[in-house]
Amino acid sequence: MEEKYLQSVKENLKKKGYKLTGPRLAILKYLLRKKGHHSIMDIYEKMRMKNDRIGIATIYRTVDLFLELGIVRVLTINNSKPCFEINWPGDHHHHLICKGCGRIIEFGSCNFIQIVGEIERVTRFSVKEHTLEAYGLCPKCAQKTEDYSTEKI
Amino acid sequence: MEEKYLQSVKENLKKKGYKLTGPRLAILKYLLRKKGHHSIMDIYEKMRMKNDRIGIATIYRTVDLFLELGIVRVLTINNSKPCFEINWPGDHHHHLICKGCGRIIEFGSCNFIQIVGEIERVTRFSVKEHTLEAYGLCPKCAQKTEDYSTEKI
DNA sequence: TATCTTAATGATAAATATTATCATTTGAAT
DNA sequence: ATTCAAATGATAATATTTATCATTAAGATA
Ligand SMILES: [Zn+2]
Ligand SMILES: [Zn+2]
Ligand SMILES: [Zn+2]
Ligand SMILES: [Zn+2]
Repeated sequence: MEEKYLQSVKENLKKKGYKLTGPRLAILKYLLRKKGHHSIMDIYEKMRMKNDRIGIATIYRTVDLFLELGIVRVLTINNSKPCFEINWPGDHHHHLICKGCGRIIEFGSCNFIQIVGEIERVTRFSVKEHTLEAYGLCPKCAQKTEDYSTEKI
Repeated sequence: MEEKYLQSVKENLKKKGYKLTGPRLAILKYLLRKKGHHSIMDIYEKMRMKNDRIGIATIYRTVDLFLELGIVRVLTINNSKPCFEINWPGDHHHHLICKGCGRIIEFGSCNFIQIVGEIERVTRFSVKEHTLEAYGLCPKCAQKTEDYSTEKI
C-alpha cells in the first residue's frame, strides 16, 4: 500500500519535472509513518531528533511543494499554526476538535456532496474541494464542564 | 439592527468583566461597517488611514478577545494569514473561494446539521460549531482554464 | 561509469509577524 | 472628584517565514 503510494508520488514528481531528492523522500516517509497532523516545527524537530538533519527552509519548501502537488493537505485549527497530513487518495475525512483539550479525531461521514450541485448552480462556481472542521467537547471535557456547572459555590 | 447588536456586545463584555474601551468599540464598529474578511494588518492599516491610530498590539489583543467572546470568527484560507469577520447571530454561512483569483463568496446552504447526530453518536463528542470552506473556480477563471486547455501548442 | 547541467539544499541573513514588557492612560466603581 | 485595576501604546524581544547564495547531488548524457 505505502510502497505503491510512494511509487505514485515519485511519478508525480517526475512528471512535473521535480527531482526525487533525499530530503523530499525523507519528509514524505516521515509523514507516512507518523500519520496525524504535523506543524512545520514538529516535522523539523522530530526528524532532527532521529538524526535526519534537514534544514528548516527545506521543510517549508517541501511542504509547499507537496501542497501544490496534492500530496499533503493543510489543517488550520482555529487561530493556530497550520498542520499538514498525507492526502491519501480516496481518503475523504474531516476533523472533530475538542475545545477543551485540543484532541483531534477524524470522521468520514460527509454529506457536502449532496449540496454541491445546488451551490454550483446558484454561484456559477465549479467546486473542486472542501474542508470541514467541527468543534465541540470530547466526553472527558464535557464531563468536566458538567461538574463545574453543578458545583456549589 | 447594528445598534441593537452593539448593545448586546456591550453587555457581553460587561458580563464577563471586560471594559468597553475606545479601541474596542472602534474596532468593532470598523468590522461592522466594512463587512467582509479582514486580516490583522488590514484592520491596523485601514483604521490608521482613517486616523484611528490604534497600536498593533491592541489590534491583536482585541481580535483575540472578540474571538473568545464569539463576537468575531476566523477564516483561514488555505495556507495564508487568518482573516476575521463579524459573527452575526443567526448568520450561518460558509465560503467558496476561487483558486484562480482568490475571490471569496459566501453561501448559506449547509446540510451539516443533518449528520451532527450521527457524528455525536459515533464519536461521543458533543458538537458545537463547524467551519466549512469550499474551493473551486469562479466563472471567469474556469473560462480561462478552458481556454488554455484547448489552446494549440 | 565518469562527466555535465542545473535544480535542490543548508546555513544564515533579512524580512515579517506575533508576543511580552512596562510606563501611562482611561473606564467605571465609589 | 477620587481611586484602582484593567487596558493601551510604544517598543523590545521572540518567533516565524522568506530570500540569498555558495555548495551539493539528482538525473541526463555520453
Ligand atoms: Zn486528518
Ligand atoms: Zn467532506
Ligand atoms: Zn464570511
Ligand atoms: Zn454549516
